[in-house]
Amino acid sequence: MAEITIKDIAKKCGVGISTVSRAINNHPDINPETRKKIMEVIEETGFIPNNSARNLKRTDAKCIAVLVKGITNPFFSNMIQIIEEETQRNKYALVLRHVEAHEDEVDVALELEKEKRLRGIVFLGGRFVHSEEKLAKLNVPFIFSTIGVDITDRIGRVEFSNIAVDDKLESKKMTEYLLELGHRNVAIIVEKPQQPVGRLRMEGYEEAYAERGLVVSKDMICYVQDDIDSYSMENGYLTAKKLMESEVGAKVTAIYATSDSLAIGACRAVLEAGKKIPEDISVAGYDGIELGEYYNPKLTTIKQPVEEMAKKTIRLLLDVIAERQEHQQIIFPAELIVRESTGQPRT
Amino acid sequence: MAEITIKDIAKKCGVGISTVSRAINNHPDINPETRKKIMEVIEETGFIPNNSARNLKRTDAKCIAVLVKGITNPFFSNMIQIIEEETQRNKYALVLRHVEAHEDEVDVALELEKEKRLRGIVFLGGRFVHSEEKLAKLNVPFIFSTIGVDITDRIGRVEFSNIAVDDKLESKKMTEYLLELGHRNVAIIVEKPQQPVGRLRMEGYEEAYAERGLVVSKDMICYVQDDIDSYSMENGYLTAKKLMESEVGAKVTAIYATSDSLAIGACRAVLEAGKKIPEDISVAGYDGIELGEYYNPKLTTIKQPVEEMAKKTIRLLLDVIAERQEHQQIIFPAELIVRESTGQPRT
DNA sequence: TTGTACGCGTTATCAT
DNA sequence: ATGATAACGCGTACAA
Repeated sequence: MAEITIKDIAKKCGVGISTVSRAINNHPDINPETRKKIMEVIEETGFIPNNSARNLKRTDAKCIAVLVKGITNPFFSNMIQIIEEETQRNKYALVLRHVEAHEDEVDVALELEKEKRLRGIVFLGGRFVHSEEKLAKLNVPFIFSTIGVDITDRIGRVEFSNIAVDDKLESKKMTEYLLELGHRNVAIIVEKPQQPVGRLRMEGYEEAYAERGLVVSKDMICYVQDDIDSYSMENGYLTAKKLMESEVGAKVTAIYATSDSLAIGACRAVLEAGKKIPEDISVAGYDGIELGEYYNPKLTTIKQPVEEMAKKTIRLLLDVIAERQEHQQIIFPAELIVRESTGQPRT
Repeated sequence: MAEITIKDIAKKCGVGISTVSRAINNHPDINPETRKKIMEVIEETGFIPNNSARNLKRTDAKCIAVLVKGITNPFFSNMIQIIEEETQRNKYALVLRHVEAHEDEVDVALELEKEKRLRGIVFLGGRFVHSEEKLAKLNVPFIFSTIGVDITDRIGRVEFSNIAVDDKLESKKMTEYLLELGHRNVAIIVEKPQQPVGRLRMEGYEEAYAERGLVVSKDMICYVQDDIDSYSMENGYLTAKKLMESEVGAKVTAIYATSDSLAIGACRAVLEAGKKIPEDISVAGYDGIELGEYYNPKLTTIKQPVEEMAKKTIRLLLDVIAERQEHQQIIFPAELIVRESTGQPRT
């Protein structure tokens, strides 16, 4: 199976190799006629340049990579779409890679950086638990985007950028809303505190209680299973089901699930227990995914401004690449969206 | 910004280049001590082999590609996961690529085949409207998986494999179920008939009507908008909303949406119109995504056996690559799952 | 067991 | 404007 190469094209056209290369890459100094003829031959031959060889030689490829951890998270679909548009508008090529749960995203980035001659990297999702040492090995600018991050930890850092919402603050906002509706037993469905995102959202919840002089009952803290996807509907269902079946289940008047997917799973468990939403139990989520608008009842949630965040991510990255800007830590405000799934507790 | 290469490692270790190469690739004939020492240096140096250079040379890379069209389709998340596991179990490397809506998946495949020295390709999603001519350019085995395909067209073909459910048959099954419940005005939400998948599901619907001597009213056929994602919740919502607001809206007692996402969007429109599901209007979907189990009400649907299909896809592909089997056209049976969103019409 | 030298397909440099 | 040729980083005969 003889691969057809640029040489074959050159021979067929009776020109030199470099002329063919020029034709392919839209180089300026080439006779339009020669170019046209070469392109015709390429067309009919079905020749396709080998990208590996190109990457090996190329120095100026305007290319950035987006590494996504958690393909199942619908939250990212939207962001990726916008990132693609924005990248294209800026005439950059984009390579999109999904990172498996067991893979280390920085390792993948390191590999990709060499393979594709990247100019910049965006990390979407992931856990943000990388050593400075390892991150230092990346020698192109990179940005962590939409990852829960304790901002106070990172102030003043300039090695990379960070775009996120203040998980703790927003989580507190949601809890305050529920408390002000009159709920006192708000169960929270959350990741184990080892995970930064889960921990931050939990802290916001606790702070809201504390500031009102209320105390969080240990019973109200429901950790998701860590043997399956932490933010899946299934996990929300299983966790809420356990809660509903427990003794404290009867006391609960509201459930705050720390992601919309979890919330939807939780709703199923609540309904199965014969309770109404929000009359018997209020359910709130976090993220603001599209599904929340369509679910029945419509989900009360914290909506992250994904469009703006995605746009800002790319713009900032390209600016840093072009040395038009320094790295930054940017916090976007999220919005509490009250819909149908929450209400006052029964009196 | 000097890239560190295999040469540097060789120099640092005082050995030849090929020795380093042998160490990296776990070659048998190399002194374990030399190997160990080299690996240590690699470790501390942070050297990472350049994949482009490797791909250029390698001939035996056991690697297959999966091209996915329609990243937003949650239907694929599940399949991809299983494909990853199954591929890994067989010691193959996997490259996963998302194909943009405007890209031609076969073109992408052609490019990737050269770049990565692929041994086989899986197409997930996409529209199956490729010329034989173009497909012939691919010179490794490939499989179209879970794409609506008119099987009668393809019997006897041996150039590639095909794994799918019989869209027409399954769609007919769903329609029959609704008709037998007593519904006579079943609205269908479907893609324009130019799209194979939409056309087939539509044909099944029509056939079910015809076989019972019933006639499909033109009013009952609701085409989705083609300026936004055909299978999105939003499109289901907008299309159903138009239906509910039209004159015929009052006659409809059931809506059959040709995907679960569309169905969920449709539910929202029905609820907004002040109707109950399924008491006033039944709503059915197609695909069997996880969300359907969690939605409220739980969605009646046609469930495709994604796990089995994904497994079979990889096994067949690897068998064909190893010349253990010929290409095949395999049709999997889907299952009608009756849940809460459908019931008898009001009398 | 180890090292040398060549080639993979392309682009960049330098002549012409 | 065009062509020859040297890289790019790695794998692998082949020789040692």
